[in-house]
Amino acid sequence: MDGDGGSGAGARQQPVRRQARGERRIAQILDAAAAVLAESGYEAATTNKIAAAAGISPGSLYQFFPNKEAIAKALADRFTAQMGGAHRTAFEAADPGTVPLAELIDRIVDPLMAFNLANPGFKALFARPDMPAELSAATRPIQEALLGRVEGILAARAPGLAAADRTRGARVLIQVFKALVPLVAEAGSEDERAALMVELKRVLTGYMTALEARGGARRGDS
Amino acid sequence: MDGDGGSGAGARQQPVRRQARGERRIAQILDAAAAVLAESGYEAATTNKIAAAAGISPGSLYQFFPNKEAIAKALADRFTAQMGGAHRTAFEAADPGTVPLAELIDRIVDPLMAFNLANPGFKALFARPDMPAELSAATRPIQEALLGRVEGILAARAPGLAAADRTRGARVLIQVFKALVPLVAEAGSEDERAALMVELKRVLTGYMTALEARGGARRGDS
DNA sequence: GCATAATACGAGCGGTTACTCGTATTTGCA
DNA sequence: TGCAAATACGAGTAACCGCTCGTATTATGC
Repeated sequence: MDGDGGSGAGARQQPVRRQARGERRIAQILDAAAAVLAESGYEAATTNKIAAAAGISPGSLYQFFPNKEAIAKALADRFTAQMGGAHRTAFEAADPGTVPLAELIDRIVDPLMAFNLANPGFKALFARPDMPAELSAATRPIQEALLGRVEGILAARAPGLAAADRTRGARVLIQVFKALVPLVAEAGSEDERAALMVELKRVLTGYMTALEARGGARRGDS
Repeated sequence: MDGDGGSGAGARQQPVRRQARGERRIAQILDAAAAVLAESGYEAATTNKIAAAAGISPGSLYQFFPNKEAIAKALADRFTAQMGGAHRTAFEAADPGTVPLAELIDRIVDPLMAFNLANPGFKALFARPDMPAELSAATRPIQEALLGRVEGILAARAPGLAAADRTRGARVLIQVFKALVPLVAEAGSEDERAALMVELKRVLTGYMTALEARGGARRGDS
């Protein structure tokens, strides 16, 4: 049965004519969801907690979202849009083929890490391996966009690399970055944080150098 | 109130004289818990699911464990014991100060990765940042043992490194390894898995080389 | 063989969760 | 001003969670 059957809850299906008040509420709810998610994780972020954090009743929350998953998906979409901007400025800042490696890494890692630190709810949503199917579908676009951009850089800097090697290398680079985000985020001091950023860049630089050495020539073999 | 008050449930407090049957049951439960944890994660691994997987009733499960956390702790302890053996053979196979870097990494990474692949429940228990306090206390010993061993290697191979730099470097190395475990585990084919192992070792080698270059001399400065 | 303790069972308890529903209030539009 | 739609409320509901308890069965010690 596909009739939604609810009396108060619409939130989707036929497009309810949203008022300005409603748009503001949605933004409030998403802000609250990000905050609750950041400090509780996905499972412990109850819908009632999110509603309370947004300063509304549970019923009001469900005027705008049909279920918890839809809230997460909407938040993921909002993150994706913001992150999309950050990606563009990060990856298009310089020609990846000619700029020195250290500078390239600075220009990409710094804004990406800044975004991750500024949005603590982000990794609760994108870095968890155990979320509902629909949810991980919502996070896939941004994952693949990132993968594509890193592959693009590898194509420019290690043109001799086979496509499979390029994809694998990009995956490894992304995974390394993601692994060090929590370390940087939980750093005890600003000094420690800066030192960890240096180490992160050292890891990426080392691996990128290895990839360039393999893929700089035309043969892509070990 | 500290009297346990239960009628059927003892499981701790005065040491119930365990029968051989009980020991077998405990092993069964731990096996079942590892399996359920591996494919569901900690939150979704319900005690009833674990009991069903072990082929017993929920009540029987609580004859041996006072609560869910105790099951996870016991499983963590069992993993710790097994992993302790793997650690010893991995880290004491060769003198870390003299053996070539590539061989050292092979000798450590291979058995560690094999253990992670052979025990899928392991990372569900040890790699999650969002578990009860008592639980993460149970996982801490093995985390710190690993950290200590890696620090020991760094002390041998990069003696010029300051203590803080050594700890930070060891943390980074461990985090990189842990980040690539899921990639290797979910590899589509044996070839892909082997290729990813090569990349993992490349990352570790590259970073280790950088650390050795910094810490090889007696000054530990950038 | 028999008393005692350990093991086994499973319906069910209190608590929490995502979500609903009847109803009251506010807004946009004529 | 009046009215339909959108927004708001919050106690309530079904489902599921970890866990219990009364009771039945099986092993151990003497």
